[in-house]
Amino acid sequence: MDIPSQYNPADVEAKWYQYWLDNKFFSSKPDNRQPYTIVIPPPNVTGVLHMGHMLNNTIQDILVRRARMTGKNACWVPGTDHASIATEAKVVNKLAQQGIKKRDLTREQFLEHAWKWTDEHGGIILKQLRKLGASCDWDRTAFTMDDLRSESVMKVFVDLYKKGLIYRGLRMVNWDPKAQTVLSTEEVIYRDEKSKLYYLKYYVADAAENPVVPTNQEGEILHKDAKGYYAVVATTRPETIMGDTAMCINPKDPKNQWLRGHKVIVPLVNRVIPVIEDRYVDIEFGTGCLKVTPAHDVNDYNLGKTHNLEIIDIFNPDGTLSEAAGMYVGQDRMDVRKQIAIDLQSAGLLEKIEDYENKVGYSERNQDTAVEPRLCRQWFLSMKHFADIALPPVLEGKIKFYPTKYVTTYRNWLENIQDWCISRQLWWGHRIPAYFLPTAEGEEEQFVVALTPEEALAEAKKIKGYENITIDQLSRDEDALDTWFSSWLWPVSLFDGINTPGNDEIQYYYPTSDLVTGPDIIFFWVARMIMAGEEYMKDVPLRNVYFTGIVRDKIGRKMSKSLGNSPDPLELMAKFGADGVRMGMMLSAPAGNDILFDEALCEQGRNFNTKIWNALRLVKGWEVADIEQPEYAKITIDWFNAKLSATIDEINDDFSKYRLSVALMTVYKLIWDEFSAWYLELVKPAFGRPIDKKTMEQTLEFFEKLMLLLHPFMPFITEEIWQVLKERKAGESIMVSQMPTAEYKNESLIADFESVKELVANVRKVRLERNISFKNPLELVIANGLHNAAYDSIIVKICNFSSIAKGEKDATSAVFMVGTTEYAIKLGGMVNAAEEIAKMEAELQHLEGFLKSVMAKLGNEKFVAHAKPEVVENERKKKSDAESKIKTLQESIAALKK
RNA sequence: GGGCGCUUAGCUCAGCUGGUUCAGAGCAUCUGGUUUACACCCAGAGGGUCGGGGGUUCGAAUCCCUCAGCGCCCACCA
Repeated sequence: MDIPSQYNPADVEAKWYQYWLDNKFFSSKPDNRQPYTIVIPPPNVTGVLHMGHMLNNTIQDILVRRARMTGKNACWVPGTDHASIATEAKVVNKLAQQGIKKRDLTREQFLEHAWKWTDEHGGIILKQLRKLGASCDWDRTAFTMDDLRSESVMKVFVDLYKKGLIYRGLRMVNWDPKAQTVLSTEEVIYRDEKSKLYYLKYYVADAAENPVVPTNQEGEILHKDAKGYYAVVATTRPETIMGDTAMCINPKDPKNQWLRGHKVIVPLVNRVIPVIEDRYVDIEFGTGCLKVTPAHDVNDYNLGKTHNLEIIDIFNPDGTLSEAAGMYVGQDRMDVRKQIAIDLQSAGLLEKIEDYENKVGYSERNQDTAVEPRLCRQWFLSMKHFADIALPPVLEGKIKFYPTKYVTTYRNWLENIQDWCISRQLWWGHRIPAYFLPTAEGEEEQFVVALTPEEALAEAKKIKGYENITIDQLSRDEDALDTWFSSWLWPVSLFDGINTPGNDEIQYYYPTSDLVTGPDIIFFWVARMIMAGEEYMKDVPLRNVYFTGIVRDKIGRKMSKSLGNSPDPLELMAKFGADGVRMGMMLSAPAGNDILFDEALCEQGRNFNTKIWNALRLVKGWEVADIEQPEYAKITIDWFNAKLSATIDEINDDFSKYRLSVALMTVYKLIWDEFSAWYLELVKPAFGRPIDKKTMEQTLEFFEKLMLLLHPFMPFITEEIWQVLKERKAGESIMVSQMPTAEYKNESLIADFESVKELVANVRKVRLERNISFKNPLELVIANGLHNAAYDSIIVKICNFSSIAKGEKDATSAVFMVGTTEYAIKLGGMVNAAEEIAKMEAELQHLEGFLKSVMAKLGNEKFVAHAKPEVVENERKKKSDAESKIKTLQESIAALKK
């Protein structure tokens, strides 16, 4: 068989992926096997593959492939998320480029554009995942807005409404002026920002009636100028003064007592507002005077409620000033902030401006527009009930988090949970199934919630006064639901567990096994899936959550388009092969830690491919003959068998703890060091000579097992090699083969072999130091101590010894010790006695120091009394070994000095 | 302000419930090597007072306290 000298990933990877698809190896149907299920964290439907996806999906594929090879019915369900805000924003942008404004379109027209966009760009990311080797069951590909998922969402909304868990309420919510929709508290991210603190003068309106004059300790009158008495308010948002309806002081604040019961004048606006008192105000902050703008700040809103203040909403939905502001109408709030500072200054109403650092909220999806608190009527999901059902499974370990530290994060969130604002003023998404009834101006709104207009009508007729309502009098809510209100059902809805509860698929595949995702969506998604799972399946949606880190560049910066430090995954795969990139991702990806991605790691992955490929070329190049199996081969095979089993145990252990990068490193070392550097070198026939049949067969078997172990990490090259190692039938594949198990335990053999390796390394060192070519045979002398002759055949082969025999070392020998055995290699005139003595004396000195510390330990009565017996015993052995080594060394030194 | 986590070789990280011959790996580095699978390679070597200080213990990288630095999450101080 002809094997190309160069491994070409591009051809091989495309070929085998198609083969797997053709043979439907990714497909899963319920059967008698144990199920293993992963649902993909659905990427944005119009998204493009980035390094985060590469990491996340590589891990999922490793887990799925391994499950498949350990006898489980593995099912990895792919799909995409409609990502309402993100996708709608993309469509709006695209339309804007064509000169079309969203507001000029009807809902239907807009949705037509959105679907067109989705059809054009949708699913690209799933295609890209195939390049990576992802073994998803593509026939199951779902979309959060496809028919089954949409129906599930509607049913859940109606159900939760009926259960009284969804309600409509007027609340202070987070408003994104750019997307012009509300956001949930989780969607707002706060950033430290360098801003200004403006100190504004609020003149007292009724100073004449004021008997209390503000003075300092020296009796000087304060807060007074030509225009009268004034209070100073520190604010970061001077543009909101048009919405001020009170000034607030702390009743216990001595320095502001003089303001009690007075009225002050809002600067520029000239509206008179009362001074109210509330302990909420921090006496230490600023001047202790707070301007209260109930429409535009959560705290102010609460103050407003307590003190019955008027609410003046001065902003339009797009963040410009509204008519209600009375000034700066139509200008953007950020421009107004700059302008009003100038205007206040020139009116003498600005005392000073200080630099200040505060937190400003931004939309998670749109990080250049600050979120505005806004009072609106929205739909909410009340969360207390869900927190109650979602907390126990995680605390009790029914669901395990890797790493475990996220359990605390999860708990803290659930214990302080707020109601979830689920409505969005968007069109791209699941339209809320609520229908408003006609009401007179000023009357409280009336609505019904139902799956269909007909059902809604039936419901509406039950309401007093609406007995004769007709269907066209009902107007459906224009709002859509938060994207996460569909993704939280994902593990259930993918198997249609909402629409057809108890169906075969949901019974078989639910709960899913592992979830692989980033910690950034623990609240958005993970927690809420647990809630929905418990609510609708009365069981957890998943057993294990593997939190990946963030992929950063090699100097630790987040990857971003603007930094240009994010490599294109497709280019990487073209350069290093998908297997190489997968390995590159995994080499530095312990769970939960951020990974510092470096192309050099992909290079290492590619090099590993080449290494394996060359091993294949070597083995397949051997000519097999009917000759006797050499002794060295028998021993080597026995050893590798033991080593292989021991390593399989290690790998299994690593997987059970989700230490995937450690497992990969273990396989890597097994293949590169143990198999290539030791096993193959040892069984390799002399140049031009054939190999015996038994050894060849055994070698191919080992090779195959190694490929099986590696397959989850590097699916393509392992398939290619697996197919070449032996004759395979059509339709056979490594990916549906069984993982090898640990069958042969022999720890002493492995330990013996380590001593052999040590001996060999010593010999190689002797050759290197003296510049003696491997071709020159050497004599090995056992000068002192025990030598296990069982391994002589392999030692002779790999060291090129002409003899191994007990004997005396002399002044012409290079001497070294392995354990307590002393070996010598006769070198004739090649030895510098002085150097040898110096080396041995250094060793001797070190040993004596070591012995001293052991003796001190053993001489300590408390140690002997308290330490475990085996520990003490061990120290005694250390002592005797050291003593014996010292004796040997001393003799050697004496002999050399003669 | 509260909580969590991290700090071990040049880099990235292992090191489980404290105890095998002076703390390990991969990469990088250095030395030597190429007719005989592989320079995307082989052989060998060097490199750490386990962030600082204190304590518990016969014994601590490992447990406790404290300080410093870094990171993340949460929180309505304008």
